[in-house]
Amino acid sequence: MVTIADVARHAHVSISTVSYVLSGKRSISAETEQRVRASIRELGYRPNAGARALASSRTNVLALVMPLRSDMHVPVLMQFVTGVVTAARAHEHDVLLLTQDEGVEGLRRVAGTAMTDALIVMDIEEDDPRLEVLRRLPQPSALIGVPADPSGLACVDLDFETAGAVCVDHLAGLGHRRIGFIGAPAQVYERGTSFAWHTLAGFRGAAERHGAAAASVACTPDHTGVRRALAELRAAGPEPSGLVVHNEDALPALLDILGSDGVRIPDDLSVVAICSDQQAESLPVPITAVAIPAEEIASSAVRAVMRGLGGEPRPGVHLLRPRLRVRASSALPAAPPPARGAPTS
Amino acid sequence: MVTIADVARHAHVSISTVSYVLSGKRSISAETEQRVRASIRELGYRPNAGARALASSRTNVLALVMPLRSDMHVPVLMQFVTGVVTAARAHEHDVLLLTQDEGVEGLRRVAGTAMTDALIVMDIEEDDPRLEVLRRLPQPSALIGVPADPSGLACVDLDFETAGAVCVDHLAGLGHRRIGFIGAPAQVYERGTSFAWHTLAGFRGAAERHGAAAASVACTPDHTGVRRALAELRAAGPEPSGLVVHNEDALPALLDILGSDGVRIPDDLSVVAICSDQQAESLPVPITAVAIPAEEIASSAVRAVMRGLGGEPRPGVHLLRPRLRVRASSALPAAPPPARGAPTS
DNA sequence: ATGAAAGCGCTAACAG
DNA sequence: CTGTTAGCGCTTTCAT
Repeated sequence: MVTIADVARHAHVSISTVSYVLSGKRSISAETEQRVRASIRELGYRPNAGARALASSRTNVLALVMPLRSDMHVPVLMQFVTGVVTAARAHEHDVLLLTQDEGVEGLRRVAGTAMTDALIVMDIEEDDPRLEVLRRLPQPSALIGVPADPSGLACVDLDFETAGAVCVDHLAGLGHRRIGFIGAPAQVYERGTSFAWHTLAGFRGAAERHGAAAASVACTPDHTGVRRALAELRAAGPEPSGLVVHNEDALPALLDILGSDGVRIPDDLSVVAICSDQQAESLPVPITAVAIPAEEIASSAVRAVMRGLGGEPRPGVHLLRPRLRVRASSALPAAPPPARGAPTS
Repeated sequence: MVTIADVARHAHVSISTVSYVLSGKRSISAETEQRVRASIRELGYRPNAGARALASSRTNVLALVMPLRSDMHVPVLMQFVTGVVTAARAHEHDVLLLTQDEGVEGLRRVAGTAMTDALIVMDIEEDDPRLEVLRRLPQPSALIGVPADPSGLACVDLDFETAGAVCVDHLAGLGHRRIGFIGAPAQVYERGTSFAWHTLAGFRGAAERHGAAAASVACTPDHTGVRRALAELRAAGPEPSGLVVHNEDALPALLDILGSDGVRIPDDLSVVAICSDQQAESLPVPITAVAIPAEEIASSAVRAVMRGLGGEPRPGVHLLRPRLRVRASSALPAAPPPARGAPTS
């Protein structure tokens, strides 16, 4: 194994000079630097990570805690993970992957053994037991998701509340007055998953603002679940002319069922979703949707912890603005309600 | 920060005693051990990972190289990743996650800086440039997937060749004599992805053995791609009565299209797939399928590198036996061919 | 602009 | 059964 001492000897300089060439923390004469770099290349030297970590208290590793069974669509989860890895690499960091099931102890372990410089935690629940641990850790951290009390923590997420509202705004703007919401499976809400509740809140608030009749149901992604959800929606009030779907996995079954029931999209029913662009565009009818900007969220979270490592912790909630992309699944309602008090044309 | 010296002082023993209590590498009197453990707990001591790595040349970390854009179904990829993390944790190891795009240099980096004790590489291509690097690395490694020349490497995978054959066997056993194969997108084959070719080879071999007419087509997972694939299949020969699908992502569109074309499954067409159980069971018709045992493969790969760390490198190819699960999508062909030379009943 | 040397916290001989 | 100590390879003062 080639050590820094080998390089120093080979380049006829001291060990510290080699170290400083690598870190750039003090000026080196051009000539010396050339010689050192040549030796490094020639010998194929790579600094030992453990020794570095021990001497500098910096590992250049950040930990990412990933859910085992996700409340979100798995491909989107994957995008978060690869997004974090890619962003971390751009900051000269590697990523240590932990799973949710290690819980609080997992955080304590990697932080306490100094395996990591910082932590990023996904799939945050409203009242997550890990929050208190993160607040007390010496390492900076960032959450992907926003808990009930984000004080003292850096959080990044899509603004799901606005996302829910934007979907309603779009439908209401087209003239829809009866709007249904098809959400995640019931357990997701029971668990207090933050983004699910925020979306629902945004949906309800916007529906109220627009004076639209709104009903919402939970939904499992299989055919049976979707049928049940649609039935519940009908039972809850007047037949909706527009649907907001916050359940990416249920979309294929939903379109399948509507199709075989003879419901045409968007002629008979408009559908707006919160889902990946990929999903929105691979379905039989391209779906008007707010996408989840996973890469952006991931890189923003990495930036947050990097700032923390740089000494400017700046906790706070950073919400990304939702962007609705209009596709073929939304249009004017079949029988637009008479314009009340509108100027006659 | 609490160090081993603090613990030693607190327990009135030497540093080495604390170290040995933790490692169990020499016998300690029960009384001393109790005292040391009590001090560890009381002080909340956690050994510093960097110091450990430096002194012992063991990081207790293994690197996992994950594809960025996978040839496989993303949820299955995810299962591999979580499977590796879970198995690694069971062996007291953490997982450093790298992405494919770091290529050969990524392997050299984590291995050369001694960040990791071992490596697991996914999504291996027939002639992967990383293989030569892995063979030369001092750290043990395991591949998930089997390249053209696996010599000197530990490889784990489902036996895709047999999987392809098993699907044909099942259909042929039911009496099907015209069998189509719907595969992955064309680029997957062009790229030389090993499991795709192996499956196809198994399919072809078995069809030949059974004397069945067989045609195969590549397929993208969208509706257009599936329609095109079906058309190609028809153009290639007689209308198949059975289909083997090795493209999990295309299954929903396939069933959708067949459904709207009035093709009933399994009455008019039997469908057998190689896909996750989850997918097989969430479609409108439960699909007879060979599942990819991702967790098993992952834990087998972890076991392989752990053996390597234990000094018994044992390279070689370990193929898991495919298991076909019969569901509703396969049945006797509509018009069974007359039994030639079979005893009349 | 460069060098010498004191640690960083731990493991594992070596010595009883 | 336990203690002493020499490194592991690097970063970072402190000197010059």
